[in-house]
Amino acid sequence: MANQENDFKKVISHAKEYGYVFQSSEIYDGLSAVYDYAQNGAELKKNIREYWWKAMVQMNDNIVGIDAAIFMHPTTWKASGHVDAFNDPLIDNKDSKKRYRADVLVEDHVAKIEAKIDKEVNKAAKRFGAQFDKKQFLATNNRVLDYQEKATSILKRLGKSLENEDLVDVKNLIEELEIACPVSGSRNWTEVKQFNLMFGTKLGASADSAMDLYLRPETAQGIFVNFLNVQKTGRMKIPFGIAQVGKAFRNEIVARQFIFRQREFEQMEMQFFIRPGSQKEWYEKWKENRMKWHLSLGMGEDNYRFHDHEKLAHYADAAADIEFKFPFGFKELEGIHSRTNFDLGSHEKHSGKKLQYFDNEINESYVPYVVETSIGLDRMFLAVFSNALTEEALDNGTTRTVLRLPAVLAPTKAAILPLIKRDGLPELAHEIVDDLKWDFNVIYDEKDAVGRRYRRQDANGTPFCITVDHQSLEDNTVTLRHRDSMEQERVAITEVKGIILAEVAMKHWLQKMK
RNA sequence: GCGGGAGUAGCUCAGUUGGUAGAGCGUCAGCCUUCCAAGCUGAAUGUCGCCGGUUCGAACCCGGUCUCCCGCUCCA
Repeated sequence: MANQENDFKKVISHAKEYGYVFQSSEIYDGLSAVYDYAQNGAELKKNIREYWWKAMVQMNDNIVGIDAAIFMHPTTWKASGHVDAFNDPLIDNKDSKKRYRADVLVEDHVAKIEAKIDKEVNKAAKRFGAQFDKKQFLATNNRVLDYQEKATSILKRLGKSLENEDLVDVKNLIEELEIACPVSGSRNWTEVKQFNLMFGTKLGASADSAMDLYLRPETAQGIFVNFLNVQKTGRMKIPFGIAQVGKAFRNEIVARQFIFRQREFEQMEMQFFIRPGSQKEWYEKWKENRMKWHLSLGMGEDNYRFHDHEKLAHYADAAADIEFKFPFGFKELEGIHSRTNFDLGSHEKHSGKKLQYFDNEINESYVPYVVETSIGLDRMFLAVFSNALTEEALDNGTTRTVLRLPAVLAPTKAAILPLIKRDGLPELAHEIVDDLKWDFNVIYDEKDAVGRRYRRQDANGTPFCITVDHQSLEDNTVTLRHRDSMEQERVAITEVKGIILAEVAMKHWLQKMK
């Protein structure tokens, strides 16, 4: 564990030192759980985004991409369930320092009462044997009726208090029921506090005419509300998908682990619309497809695993995560959810507009079912970056720090280095730079011994170094050095572009998905 | 939010009983002209996280605050 912690610290400081990730507003002591992508980080992130977009949109003729606004009509979040689900009343036990959802505490208490009813039923069933009529027993037994009334009245009161946001009454309820903390056993509670995971803001300049808005807590709803628009204007036929990359915002109580959980983050997701009943099949297909995408980057099969959800969110009938082995353990990187017709159905209800599709093949209109793939771009960034950072022991007893980024994602594809900075070598090197920069991000470096420059590029993840020496002036060849193997080859300057292209082209990497 | 640890140069970290800040690496300029870091010369860089208090004097003691890492909880 200590080792893991250490590795993670190295990842964070390397990310800063080499211009990948800075803390937001650092000169003002930073802002909690908000980060900026720096000159190299922005390139890496852009490349990941593009690699995803190509795989999902460009390569699938039945998937199109959109870019919906971050602001959405407030009713969207009622329909999506976020107004309810992202509103947690929390309470702390002062002795155990544990935090609970107040409503869950009460519900657990009710569950205990219900367990007592079951006990009575079992006892009676034993006593009466075959003649036992459960229905009648439940309806007539005084003790059972007592329990039942108690349970329903508690739940009723809880529901009412939550609806009215009467948190004082929720606290009172917990005290009246004498609910104790499962850990400390004490009833020493704090006040109930409301935590809203959605960021609120205002639309409209003057306070009295302003409208309460939320920054979207997920990007998916921008797709659902546009479902019909896209289907009609794009002449899409089911099954089809809508993809999107964009920012989402969550006011996490605890946001931590560097860029793993931020308050502002970027999602890459695709909603796939299908015929009801086919969700199992598509769910499995997308699980497999998304895993292939990850594996195509060659970051090690052992670093991925599926995690099937036991407890499902309010919108899903099946859900799995693709987990990645981060420096702090296996954690969720991507989610694949079978969202049923929950979202479209709910938007139908709240908007009063039909969100249906007429299926020619079966001559029927229906609200499509949805299978979603949703990956955190920042998490993918962290996965790629942390996995790439290695300290390599060399034969000569030294170590080198090398960022083994998949070449397709590397911010800089090649560094052009004159062996020495005179005799016309810099001039030729600049010529090569000027030629290659039409196709790739390349940089020029003439400072320090060439070996040191190689190491500098290794630490930055640059897959190729091109060295110009005196022989280059005579025969127009250069030394091409590979980052991972440190091997060198002598190639004609005219061949360089093709060699680099072969190793960094998205096409070649995406073809590994098959 | 609670508990634990931490914050000194770009990075990693020293800093004695309180006396006014250092190293290594990195960066920059120059020398050397070398195909795998650590050759030579020189230079820049710090409100010691921030605010307040104690003191003749605070990086160090006290209070507050911000931020980061770890655990509890949730998620992409």
